[in-house]
Amino acid sequence: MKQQLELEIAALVSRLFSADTVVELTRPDEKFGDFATNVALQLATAANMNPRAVATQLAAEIESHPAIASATVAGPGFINLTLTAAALVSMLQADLTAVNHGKRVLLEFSCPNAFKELHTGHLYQTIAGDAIGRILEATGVTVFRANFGGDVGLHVAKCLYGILEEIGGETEYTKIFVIDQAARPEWLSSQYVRGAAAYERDETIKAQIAAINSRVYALQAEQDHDSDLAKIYWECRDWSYDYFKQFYDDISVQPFDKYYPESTTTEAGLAIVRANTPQTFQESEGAVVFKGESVGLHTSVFITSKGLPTYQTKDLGVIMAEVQDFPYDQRVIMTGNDQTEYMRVIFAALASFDPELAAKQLHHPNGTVKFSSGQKMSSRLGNVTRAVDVLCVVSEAVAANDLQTRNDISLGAIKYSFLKHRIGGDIAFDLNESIRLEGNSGPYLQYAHTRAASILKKSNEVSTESLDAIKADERSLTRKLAEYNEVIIKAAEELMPHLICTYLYELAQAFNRFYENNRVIGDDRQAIRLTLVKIYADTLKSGLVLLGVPVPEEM
RNA sequence: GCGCCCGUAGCUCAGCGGAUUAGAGUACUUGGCUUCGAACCAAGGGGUCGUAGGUUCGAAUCCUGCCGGGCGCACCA
Repeated sequence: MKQQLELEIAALVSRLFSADTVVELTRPDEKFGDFATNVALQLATAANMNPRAVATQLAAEIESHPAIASATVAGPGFINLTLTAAALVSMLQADLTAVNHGKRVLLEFSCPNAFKELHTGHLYQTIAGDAIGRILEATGVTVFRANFGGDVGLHVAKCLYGILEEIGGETEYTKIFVIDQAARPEWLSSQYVRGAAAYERDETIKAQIAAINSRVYALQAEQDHDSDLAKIYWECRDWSYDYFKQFYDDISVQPFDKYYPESTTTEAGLAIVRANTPQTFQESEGAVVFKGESVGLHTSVFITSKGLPTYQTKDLGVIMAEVQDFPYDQRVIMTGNDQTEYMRVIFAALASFDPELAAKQLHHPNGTVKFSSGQKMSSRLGNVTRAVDVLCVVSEAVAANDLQTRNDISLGAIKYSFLKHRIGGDIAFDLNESIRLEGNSGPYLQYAHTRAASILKKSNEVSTESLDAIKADERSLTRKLAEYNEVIIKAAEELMPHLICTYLYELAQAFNRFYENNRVIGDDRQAIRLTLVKIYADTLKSGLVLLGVPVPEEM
């Protein structure tokens, strides 16, 4: 409806003023109407005419449109449009899967490193990525969820060093098998912290850890599962992946289609770097680097002087692996915004030998999760707020009779509190205060849904009669409901779940206001109102589902 | 030093391909449950949109300088 009107008004402008313009309808304050446009102002400026006169002439023509109840001129020359009830109601039903039908998007996010614990940053990005995936799917996109994480590299060597120190050497490897399953993630994390601290403290240890790093690459290359170090490595690696999968299940995100451990991407990465040396990459001080200065970036090491691939090379490797597994139209890679320039380097390098593939890459950076004090969390210093801690604290704060509801509410609170912020900026997070159950929160929306569901439970008498007879408060609610499709499409285009949060909150407020002043059951207009309540409950529910927020029937 | 991002109400944030009177939540003050679920609703105070200029009929939104904060810049991921 919106798009159709925009085109028709553009055609009208073309006919009346022989000018080509792109007409954009905005959603003005309700008292002005359902849509507004400032074409008259643009037009008048360009043609040096009186804007109000242009607007008046246009409005008169627009008013004869069958979907338009009134078109009025306001202020300097805005045209405010009010739709007929029938037109408004016609916007309520639509299948959005045609919007991006056939489009294939690879979405890479979450990406935790093996041998380390999940922290709040992972929790945030996983929730955001999950929501984006669901939103894209709602508009017809085929989404492939990829999880790329480090199972080789210096962080692994640091952790292994910590383990060896803890158990007393490689020969003592059997000691790790007695560690209780539930304690494994935390145990690994503490060994990492120990190793990382030792690395910073002592040059000798630094060299030892570097040696372990090389050995891990070697045992990967040789598929060594028998040496003592290999036994420790593979066992702990499995612990990590089990832990990740369990965690994703616990927070109810869609499962990943494929995990790409870094070890499986190094070969392809090295091959592609070598194949494009010296055209794209050059040798420098024993290392293989990409000189980004020519495109305004910095030089970046892809293969170290010791012959080991850096994250850059592994990243090229994963790009190659992914596009082979899932030929895509676009790859969306989510990372922290501190990697923005780094991703530019990767894309610039890729563009120099595969511009077509490079053009399909889209970096979607997110901000850092910070405490209210503004202090950044660093897993390197062991000063983590672990993801599980967040879940626990919120769950404890939720008073609910049964466990399932309590879980739904705390997950809803956490997810919504993250998602309502625009992706890109930092997220302020306070375990005690940031997650609220009132106001603009997940539980508010869940509660709003249960109220509507409760009405519907009392009467199934949903009318099939036309909604065209809506009036006053009913129209207000309908108007808000009619915005849903536009919001989902925009959120999918921009990869911005917060647009849906804002909308759903406004929708719930609109309903709560309606509900406060308008009797549904027992009223003369029961049939028509029940129909609205049904549409409202369905709309709210589908929106929450897109965010990954649970929708309990009762709470 | 170079580059990128960010400064909107006490706090946390929307709005930022210009446009009708800058919005929410929270906190504070007040009113509303014998009536479909009060985790709700209504009302009030609170902002020279960091700052100084520029473009424009019109700027929180676009451009420039400055101030303040964050991040990145060769063998880490």
